[in-house]
Amino acid sequence: MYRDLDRNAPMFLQIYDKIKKDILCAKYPPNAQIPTVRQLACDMSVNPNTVQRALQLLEEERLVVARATLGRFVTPDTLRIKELKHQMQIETLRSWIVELRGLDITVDDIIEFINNEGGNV
Amino acid sequence: MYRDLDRNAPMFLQIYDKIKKDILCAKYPPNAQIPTVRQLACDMSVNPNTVQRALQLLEEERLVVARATLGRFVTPDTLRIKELKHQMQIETLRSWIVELRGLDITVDDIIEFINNEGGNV
DNA sequence: AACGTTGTATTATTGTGTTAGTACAATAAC
DNA sequence: GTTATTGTACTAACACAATAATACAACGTT
Repeated sequence: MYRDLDRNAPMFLQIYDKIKKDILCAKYPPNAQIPTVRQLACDMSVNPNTVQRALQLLEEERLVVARATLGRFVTPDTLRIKELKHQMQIETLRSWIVELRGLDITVDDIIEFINNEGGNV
Repeated sequence: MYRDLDRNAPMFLQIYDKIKKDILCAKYPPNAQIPTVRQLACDMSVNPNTVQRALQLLEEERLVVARATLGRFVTPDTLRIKELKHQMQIETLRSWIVELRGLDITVDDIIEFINNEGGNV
């Protein structure tokens, strides 16, 4: 069973999140074909219905388009990808700020941690 | 309805997480009394059963102790609190490293973001 | 024209989170 | 001793995530 960062969120959301990141960071470049529902389900040891649900979210977001019998493809709209990527980065940073305060983590802690354990970033 | 950072995780886990942070960062200091199950449930607009479940996790973790008719209290064990706080900070930072890579966020991005929008940290 | 692969839809079933409501045991306060 | 408040336990009911098993529509390939 595939498990993402947040092991408590519903699987279909974790999968949605994973594929979205793969698109935004060009692991699946614009116009690239995405593995079939059945293939992804197999890779992630998950039911095809669950993958389907995740992919529908990506379609509503206009990040992927489906063509019958051919499969799903990443949108050619590189501008939209760029926008969504930036937006996701901002939201992530914003949530980190909140959590950082709730846990008494300082900027220096972050930098030190990355230098010691984080490898090259 | 109370909602924490991760709006998809089960409520009882979000509540557990919230109270745990409040203890680790001394909003509830050692030996302090924690509001009653019913009070917390009311504050958070949530069922008492849900709060109860969260608090049981904290007891299993030996962060709080329950005394009948008196209520629940934060452990007097400041060392344990310190340890768990450090552990939670490390785990958080570790998860950030992973997410940071999956989203092409650099350390400079973080610092710049904090300076511009984050206020004093 | 037949076939195979794609996405899509449907139904039933299981597990679990959440609420609601009630009840009870323990015990400090009176 | 009585009372009130605490934690705790229990049941029923509902919602939703996830699985399983099909079935169908679309359409490129042959």
